[in-house]
Amino acid sequence: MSDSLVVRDIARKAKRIFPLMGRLMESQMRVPAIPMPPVHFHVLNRIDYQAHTLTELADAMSVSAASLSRTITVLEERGWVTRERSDEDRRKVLIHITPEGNGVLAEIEERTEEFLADTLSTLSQDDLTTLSDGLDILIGAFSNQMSHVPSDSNQ
Amino acid sequence: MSDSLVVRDIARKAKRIFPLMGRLMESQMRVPAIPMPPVHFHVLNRIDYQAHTLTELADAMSVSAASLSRTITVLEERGWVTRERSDEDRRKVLIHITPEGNGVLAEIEERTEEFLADTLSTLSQDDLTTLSDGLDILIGAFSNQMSHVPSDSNQ
DNA sequence: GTTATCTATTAGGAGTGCTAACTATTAGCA
DNA sequence: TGCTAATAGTTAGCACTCCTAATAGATAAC
Repeated sequence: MSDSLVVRDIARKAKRIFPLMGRLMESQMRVPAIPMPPVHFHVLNRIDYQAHTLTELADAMSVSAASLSRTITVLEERGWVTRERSDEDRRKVLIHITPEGNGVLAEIEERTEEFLADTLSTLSQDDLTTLSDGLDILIGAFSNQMSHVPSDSNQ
Repeated sequence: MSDSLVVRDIARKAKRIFPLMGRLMESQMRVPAIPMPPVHFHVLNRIDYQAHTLTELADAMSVSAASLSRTITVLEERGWVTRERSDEDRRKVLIHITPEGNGVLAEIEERTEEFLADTLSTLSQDDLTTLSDGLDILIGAFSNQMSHVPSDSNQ
């Protein structure tokens, strides 16, 4: 455990910064035009490229299936997702995104990206490179926990 | 704007990863023993070293003062924070952390740190260094938006 | 001194988080 | 085959956050 101290230091650093970054991102989702609870965004983001069952989504959100079921109902009422009973296993329900859901997702992503770009634009080229490398490592390390996260080509 | 494309790429990457990391962190706070809504943690974290006014906290959480006032009431009932009318400006209310609040905060931080360390321990020493550097740059870049975040010496 | 501004609180409505209880469907096994 | 689990999803009730609008008190500005 000679290097475990270093891991611990970085974990401490990450523990401080991530919740704040997450909160900062969420504040971008809660703007006047489309005031969206974080979980709505995460669900849309998750099903953007592929339908998921309710349980899969609940697991991914670290939330009970009961909670998510109601959330999906609200999302359905907004016209952003649809439910479809699976033919292979009729117990399962697949959640699909609609074109409208895709639209609001894209808007939020654009706004969030702009906010981040604004702040990042003050960094030097060297710092940007380091940050980019760091983010890649982060994505690699936590890709198990978050399964989706399209590995590169986004929209 | 020759390098603005690079900034945009990194912003896109960050936009994908941060909400997920935030969500992952939050799931660490919602474990059986002390099931704590994210905002409770963020408030305690914020006032850990210094009392803040309600408005300051609300701004930091990107939440209305009205919402936070009620949240503080709950936190007060739990015995984790106290309210104190400011003597300099009697409109203001200072929110202090209590030893009990400090205790639950420490527990959550420890648990979160362990979770992160677990995942990070699979990384190579080189990757850890790069990640560490990236996190430093991140903290530097966003330190304005999040004001607190003790620059180094944590507990 | 009046008026405007700032700080915090309360109240009502929407929505999420939980657990517990319930309905379907599928799987396992005598 | 037929009974018994196990799995997937829903509903209901409670706690709590989020919002906006309305209110009270304290300070600032004139």
